[in-house]
Amino acid sequence: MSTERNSPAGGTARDRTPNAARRSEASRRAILTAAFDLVGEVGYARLSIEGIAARAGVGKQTIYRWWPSKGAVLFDAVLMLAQDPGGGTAALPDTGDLAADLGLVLRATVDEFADPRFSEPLRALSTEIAHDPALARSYAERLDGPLREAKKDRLRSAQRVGDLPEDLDLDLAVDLIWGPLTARWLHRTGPLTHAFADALVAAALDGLRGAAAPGRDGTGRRE
Amino acid sequence: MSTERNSPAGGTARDRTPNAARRSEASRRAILTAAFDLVGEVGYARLSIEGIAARAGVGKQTIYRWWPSKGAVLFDAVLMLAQDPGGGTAALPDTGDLAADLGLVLRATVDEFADPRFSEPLRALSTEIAHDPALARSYAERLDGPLREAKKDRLRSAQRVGDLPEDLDLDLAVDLIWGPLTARWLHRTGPLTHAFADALVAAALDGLRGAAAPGRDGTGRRE
Amino acid sequence: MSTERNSPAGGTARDRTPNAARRSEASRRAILTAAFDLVGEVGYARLSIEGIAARAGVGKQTIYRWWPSKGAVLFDAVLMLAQDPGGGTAALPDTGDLAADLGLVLRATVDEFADPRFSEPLRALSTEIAHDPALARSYAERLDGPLREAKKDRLRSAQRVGDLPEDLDLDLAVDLIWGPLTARWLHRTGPLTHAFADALVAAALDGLRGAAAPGRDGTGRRE
Amino acid sequence: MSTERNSPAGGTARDRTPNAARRSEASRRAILTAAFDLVGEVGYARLSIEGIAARAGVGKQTIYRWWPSKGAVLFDAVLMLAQDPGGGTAALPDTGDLAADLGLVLRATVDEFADPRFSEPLRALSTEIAHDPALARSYAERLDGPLREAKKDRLRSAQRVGDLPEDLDLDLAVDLIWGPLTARWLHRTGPLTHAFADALVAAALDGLRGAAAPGRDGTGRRE
DNA sequence: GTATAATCGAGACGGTACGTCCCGTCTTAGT
DNA sequence: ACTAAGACGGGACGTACCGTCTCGATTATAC
Repeated sequence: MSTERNSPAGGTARDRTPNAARRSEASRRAILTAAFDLVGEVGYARLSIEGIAARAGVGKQTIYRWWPSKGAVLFDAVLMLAQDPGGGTAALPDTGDLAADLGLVLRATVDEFADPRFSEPLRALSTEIAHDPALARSYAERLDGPLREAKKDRLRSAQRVGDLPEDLDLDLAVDLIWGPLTARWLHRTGPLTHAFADALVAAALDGLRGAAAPGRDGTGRRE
Repeated sequence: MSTERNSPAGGTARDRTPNAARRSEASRRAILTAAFDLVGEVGYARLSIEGIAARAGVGKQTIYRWWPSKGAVLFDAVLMLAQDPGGGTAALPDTGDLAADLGLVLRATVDEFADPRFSEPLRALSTEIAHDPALARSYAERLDGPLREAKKDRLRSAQRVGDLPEDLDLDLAVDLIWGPLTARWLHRTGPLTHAFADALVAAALDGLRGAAAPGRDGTGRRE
Repeated sequence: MSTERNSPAGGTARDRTPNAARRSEASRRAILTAAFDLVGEVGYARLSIEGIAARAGVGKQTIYRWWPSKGAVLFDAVLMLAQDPGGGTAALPDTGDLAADLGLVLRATVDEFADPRFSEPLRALSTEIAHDPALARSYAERLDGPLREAKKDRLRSAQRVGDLPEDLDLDLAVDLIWGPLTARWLHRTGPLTHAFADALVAAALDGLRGAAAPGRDGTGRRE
Repeated sequence: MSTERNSPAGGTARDRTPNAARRSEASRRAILTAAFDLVGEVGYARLSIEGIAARAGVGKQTIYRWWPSKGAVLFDAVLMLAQDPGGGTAALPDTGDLAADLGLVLRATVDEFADPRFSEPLRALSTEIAHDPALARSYAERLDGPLREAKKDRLRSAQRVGDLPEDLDLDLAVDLIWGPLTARWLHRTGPLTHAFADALVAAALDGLRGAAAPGRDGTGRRE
């Protein structure tokens, strides 16, 4: 876990860094589960270290020993839940139809955002990142990073088949496609629907000058 | 102020609403100024009602009487500062060159985000909105609403001169242009530069399929 | 009312003393009644000027204008209730049998102390007097004073018929008879019963060396 | 300390009682000392938990954890100071001359009441007891109880040598001797002097019918 | 009969203290 | 050694009242 202060294989004698080898895995899981559950029940504002410790049946010090902040605990909690099934991050679908694949992914994201069980912790994590640069770094490395790479992979694949220009700035592209979604989610400036996801993909791919007009086909492709 | 609980001149029978007519304007301004200054100095996490009251030379109850939460105070503080000069929201520049005008505006926004004096309170407000639906409504009505309308006005003007399709979904358009900026600002997923602002405008107008290709000029115009 | 800051007939021009002539009698009675009722309902500790004002349907300033303290209000409230029936203080019974008369009075006092409706306000007033010398003076002049005089009158009558020595210190005598009762009431150091009242009268009159022995008659007289 | 909520070594299942074994003795003493000092400096009315905590260099919760009320703190403070020298309560002097011994004790009490350093806290405690039955119970068990027993011991000694009747109600006797003193102290209904102490002893022992007569000696003994 | 001036109800204000929650540190036992 | 437990000094919460200070709106003399 990147937010944890591990000693890199044991730690030397006069080391204030805790010895990760002796760490209780049961407590770790109990803490993360408790944190994830609690943030869904009472919200991030009312989430407290004491509450997590009590729910997890754990001493407060056990939390303070391994995590630097409430946000870091939540981060690992989200990370645990996100990676529970497989080991690595799944790749985006690649059927050859870029717009369709992106639409599929964005519609799935819209669904996730609609489920409070996932939305609440994620929202909390998102806003915590905005205030905590250290957490933002962890986020960039361990959560957003791999996901963004997967997104870029799909775009590279599109470049290979000529669906996207070769000199496209992929980071800009990812932001153009997913940025509006995140912004609308966090600020609630509009409805988060499948229709929005589809229109967003079309507009991002074809631009405002030529996209999203009714009468044009759903793939957003200009003929 | 939309976050304040005004009684509409008299108040109905069983009304716990304070009498807005007797409200002290001096205290109101002192509180908002103190809140704005403090959030810049100590950050939102360490911003406290007690701190605001002490700085403003005001009793805590005077804050609790007129605002429901710390976020609401900050909201009004930002609103006051935002509207201090003129009365209404300024319109976007309209030189006839849509891409240039948008670039100008986004570059200015990038500059604002780079100034901690404005960035810190705005960031705090942004994340508070994510958790507080009541605040989000105020935001939609009094801060984002007018600004979004100004943005749409500029886009409508572009529609009138044929720069944008007549059937364009303007809310989608606004999100496509400004969403990536906000997302990158909040999540720090990439550098916030003038170059990014320009590339974003180009990509949004022309789409990923047709943007940022060599040989095309920086305005993002297709020939 | 001795605790009120009257201007002695009108008050001169630049006088901050309120003009008692213009005083609202209705408000005064409402305040005293509210104070008396409230102290019985919530106890003296939770009795507040705001509470009295609200219950009496009166502005807070009206209380602060006429009384210097919470205790002073309560004092007048008790005084009002105590003097409601007649105008002056009633004399003690005088049948010629001192012990019997005193026993009657003390038994009545015991009954009063047992009734929370009178006991609570009185207890509050009693303890307030212990801390507030100004209130103690009012108490001495207007409540305890007349009562003590009545008690001394009865003792003087006994002196006249030879039941008590002519050179008896009457203040000491009053304290010896009523002091133990008050002390036991305030400190709850023992049961407050009619039996105690009788035994107290006997012991006070005849002394510990010769009093309160079973087999002697209830009047406490030695044969 | 009787006002503290001890868990008897371990505590039973559903126990919200703090673990007395881990209690900080230093904090306890600092709190009691601060309370005692403050009540002498500012009076009981202005004595606050916050003030005690600040003076003692202690968190407020540490006070709320171990004492249920401001009065309970003061009670323990008085108790600590009262018992500081020896372990148990000192016995009353017993020279064989009851009146002389009682006079000595009462004169000493009069002196204590005259010293604000002791009088103020005691007065506060006394009035607090009048309102708080729980505190009254503690008082009866730990402060008044042992003292009253010592008083009764002296009276029993007098009974043994024939100075007092064998069937005397000792509780009544104690109240008759000390009650007038306490009453006059709390209500300030008369001067608290050595002369009063002596006259009180004489009157209590010999009764109003036979006391304070000229020709009788100051010891209050009847010939 | 009107001025005119004080009191009245109401309640906002700058404050103090309340009793609670939680912070992050530290200590003690137990495994 | 790490753990569960939780006491500790501290900071802030949101509430209740304090006593002071305006506000109109009644009154009740004094012109």
